[in-house]
Amino acid sequence: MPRPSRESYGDQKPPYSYISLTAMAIWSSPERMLPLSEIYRFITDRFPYYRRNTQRWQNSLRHNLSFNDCFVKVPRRPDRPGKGAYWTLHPQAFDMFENGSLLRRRKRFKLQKGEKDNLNAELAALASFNRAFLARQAGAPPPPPAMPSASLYTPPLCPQLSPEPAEIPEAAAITMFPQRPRRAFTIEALLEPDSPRLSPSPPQPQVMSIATMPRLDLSMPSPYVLAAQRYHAELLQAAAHALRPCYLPPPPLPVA
DNA sequence: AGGTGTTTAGGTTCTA
DNA sequence: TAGAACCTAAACACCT
Repeated sequence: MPRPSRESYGDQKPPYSYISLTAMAIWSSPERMLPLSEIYRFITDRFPYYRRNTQRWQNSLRHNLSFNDCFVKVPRRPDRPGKGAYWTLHPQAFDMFENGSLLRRRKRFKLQKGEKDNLNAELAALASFNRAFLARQAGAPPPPPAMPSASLYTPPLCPQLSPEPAEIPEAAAITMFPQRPRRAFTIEALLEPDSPRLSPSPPQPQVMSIATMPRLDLSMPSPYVLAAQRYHAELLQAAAHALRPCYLPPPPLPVA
């Protein structure tokens, strides 16, 4: 079976929904998070069809990002300002596609009210912390209510951007999501090791292909955990320089 | 100003 | 055939 190439669909509309295309883009990135502009770029790079009528499909795509609980907006890390947030896939959304096929979902991914509220609260606390961090760096006192409580001071999830763009997999190769353990999508939960049997190894950018896409090596820590840990370490380092002698967060969590 | 994000609304296509 | 999933359009607010 010949492997479909990048231009397989030519100017024809690919059979993937916007949710699938967005999931592909996010999944193709090393950190499993992308800003909107990078999601656009992934799609237009890969599918010539989407080089036209950009306003139309980009509007639809943004609608899907906001509307579907399977996509989670993660605030930018404070030292990497820019437009828009990062978007990632909710971990529990990995199995929403039938047999891993991206062609059609088996069911809409919907968070329960409580889950959604918790997630929103944590992300809001993260955004507040980022704002406070920026304010402090700019020399202005941070607004007290914006500072997260000690219990909320957990490493944010913003990605460590790789200087090079993510290696983009062949679109047609992304037909399966790896199996992932279900876990709560809280910052704390994401910082927990994936499993006690893990033997941490350095993160490798995932190059997806038919051969490599179906499963992740679960002996690797989750990309979310790695990103959060790296970010946490960097933030503490920055805080030691920029925030002294003012606010310093509680002792760091161990960084793998 | 332009990009990003949210929401609403109405239509089409697919599946059980 | 009904309901779910999906697509499109549009209006609006916010942010850089």
